[in-house]
Amino acid sequence: MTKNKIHNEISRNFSDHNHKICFEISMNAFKKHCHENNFKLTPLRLKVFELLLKDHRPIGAYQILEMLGKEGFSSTPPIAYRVLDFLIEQGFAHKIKKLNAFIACSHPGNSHSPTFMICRKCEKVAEIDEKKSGLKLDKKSLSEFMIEESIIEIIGICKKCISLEAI
Amino acid sequence: MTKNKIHNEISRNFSDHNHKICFEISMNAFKKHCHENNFKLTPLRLKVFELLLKDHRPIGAYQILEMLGKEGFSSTPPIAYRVLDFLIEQGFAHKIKKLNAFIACSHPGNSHSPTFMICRKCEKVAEIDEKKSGLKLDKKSLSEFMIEESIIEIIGICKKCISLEAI
DNA sequence: AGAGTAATGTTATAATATAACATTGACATA
DNA sequence: TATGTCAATGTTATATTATAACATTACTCT
Repeated sequence: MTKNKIHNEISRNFSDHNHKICFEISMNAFKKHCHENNFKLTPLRLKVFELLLKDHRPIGAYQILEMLGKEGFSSTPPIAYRVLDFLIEQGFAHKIKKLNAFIACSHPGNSHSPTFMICRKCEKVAEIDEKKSGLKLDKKSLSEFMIEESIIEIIGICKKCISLEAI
Repeated sequence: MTKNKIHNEISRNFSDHNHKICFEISMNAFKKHCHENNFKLTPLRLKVFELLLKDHRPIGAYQILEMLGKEGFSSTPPIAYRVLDFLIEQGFAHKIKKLNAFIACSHPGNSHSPTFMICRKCEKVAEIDEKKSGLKLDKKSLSEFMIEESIIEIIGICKKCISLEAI
């Protein structure tokens, strides 16, 4: 247990924290996954994932393209969308439908139906672990519909923004 | 209690049922709401709401525009988007983010955070009542984020499509 | 070296949505 | 009955998000 113990996704993602640790855990998991599954760890893929990992804020595809352009990559739409699709398929990114924007996955490896908490002030997003969140549904509904996938996005204000508002 | 008693949203929306009743309950509620709040019950608004009420399937804005065109209305994008925005604001329609499409509200009047069940086979959608569905979240998460709005969309297969598959 | 293939690049276009301004028509009231 | 107001609709243009289809590159395997 370290000084920087992460208590949960909300207190971590929405607050100041040692983000270097977040970044490296995810980046290393991604590199490992690519090696183990014979996907190429290309500069483009690394750059896009790096952009997504920057600060717990979702980014639009065209924002990504702009940044790719500045870094010397090609910046036509398919370039971004293909890498994003790849990252999503491999479980390292998600699309936030509410925002038409993309974010790095906080729990790579876990197969899951994520729940996102979106702060409309600071625009950061926390992905809540399956164990702590999910769908509540009555038995009858559950018996009448076979669930395959779920989209859960909660919009509101995070703790930090509430406390800043109070000042 | 009538022969056509509606047991719940799933058995109703995803099955054969007396849809005339669904339609009229919603349409009457809409008319009442407009009268009571001094919104004009215009042909355009009535037509768009009628299209949304047709069969528990969401419709895209451009599909609506096409149908409006055929009915002699103007059919440029703002025509549809404005009426859709109006219906959503007034609580008579929702946007299904997963599909970029719009659907009539099944529980008009109730202020609510709806849960949608989307059948990927028949493409119908059921809006589940708040009492029977919602978000499950641990106490700590709830204490650290002020929820204002939620988007819950469940994708899967409805009972009817499952039974048809079995044949 | 050459064939096969994953990844990236390129061109064009589709699909979804909004901004800004113009016109219409109902109705309140002077 | 003329006129001002305002909600609703119409119009034009454009922004934003996403995909289809095909070309090229560069790595791997034989």
